[in-house]
Amino acid sequence: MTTRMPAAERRQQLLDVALEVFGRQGFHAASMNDVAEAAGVTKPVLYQHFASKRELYLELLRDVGGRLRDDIGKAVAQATSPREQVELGFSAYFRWVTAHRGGFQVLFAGETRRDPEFVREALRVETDVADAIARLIVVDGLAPERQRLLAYGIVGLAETTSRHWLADDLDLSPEELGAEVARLAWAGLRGLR
Amino acid sequence: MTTRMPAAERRQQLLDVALEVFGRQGFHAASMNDVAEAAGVTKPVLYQHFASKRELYLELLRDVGGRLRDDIGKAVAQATSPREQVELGFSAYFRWVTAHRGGFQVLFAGETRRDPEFVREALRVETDVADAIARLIVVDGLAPERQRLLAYGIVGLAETTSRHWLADDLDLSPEELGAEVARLAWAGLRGLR
DNA sequence: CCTGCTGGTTACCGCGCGGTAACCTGACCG
DNA sequence: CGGTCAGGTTACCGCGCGGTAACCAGCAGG
Repeated sequence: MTTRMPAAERRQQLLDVALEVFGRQGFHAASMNDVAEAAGVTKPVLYQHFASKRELYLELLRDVGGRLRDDIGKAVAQATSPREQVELGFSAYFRWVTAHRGGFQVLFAGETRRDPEFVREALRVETDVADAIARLIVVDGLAPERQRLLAYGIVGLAETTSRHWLADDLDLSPEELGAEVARLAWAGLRGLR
Repeated sequence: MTTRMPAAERRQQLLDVALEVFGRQGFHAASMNDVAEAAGVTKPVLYQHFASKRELYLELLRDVGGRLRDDIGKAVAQATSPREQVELGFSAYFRWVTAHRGGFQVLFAGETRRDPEFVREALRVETDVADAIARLIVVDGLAPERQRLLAYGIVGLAETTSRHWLADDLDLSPEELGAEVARLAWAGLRGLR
């Protein structure tokens, strides 16, 4: 028998559990039963809080995406120079990735990138960050679209780096990794002129 | 009624069609029926050539991965300097991506990254290229693992750049894009010392 | 002419999915 | 003490999936 819970608390627990399950198995491979079972309840409970599987997943994307943006935003706000913005931003990102592996998987890997509605939600983080970076690289003579393209490239740099960092679990701290990647990105951008 | 075909030819057609279908819908979302129908045949025909859905998909990954590696390999072989290797490699990659969108999706997006067996196959391209890049950046004082990590970052740079290049379909030629990204990567690496 | 092989079809199976209807239970409140 | 209602459960539905058994058409060679 399941321990009873107030609705709000249960809802949050379900979101947490769902993040972990979807992060590990992916949207299609994970069933609603899997999520419910992992939370120690039965399926209808899930449907009391979320209208459908898609709705649950979308909520997850919003939730987790918002949290990541907040983290990066706060970190970047403390910087006193553009160069420091880049470094602190990367560090915050890597720190978040280690702390919320499931969130990373859900946002940046897997089937999220197939469904147009999912992709809209997941891309908000990427777009925000890329815009911020684009604003930092006002190298003259560089067309705006190419600015943005390169900014996206920088974001992807962090994304892929973190993927391999996790996969081969190297013993680098988020800060070390952030510093390294920031150096690479910054040097690359300076060298563009 | 379906036009009859010799077995070998049919098999190749099925692979081509499957690439397009899986590339568009993803592994889980696309059914064997979808693939068969898109090829103008019925399901059992598919099973005459491939033992299972997984088997078909793995064959696809091998096929398409091999072709991409060949393309990049040939392009890089024509370079006369490391710098040129990077640029020609990137250009070849971007050219391939435009020419085989389905292949790009299958290799670098979606659920391929979830299944360990799939990921092994898909990663062979990435690993090969990253190793090649790692060999180019023998900056002294840089630990080998960090070399590789950065090399993977460069690969991801190209990956993500191409994703946004396709999504927002900018009017850049693969060569222009390759040149731009190569400049960014090269400058970044030089700046590491 | 018929026999056999190759490349196809139709029709089906069992399963697990997303989703739902109906019922149960115990804590709190008058 | 009794009723209400929030928070659960059991048991089910229909569908579409991956996969298969059985049958069929037409051309080749004796």
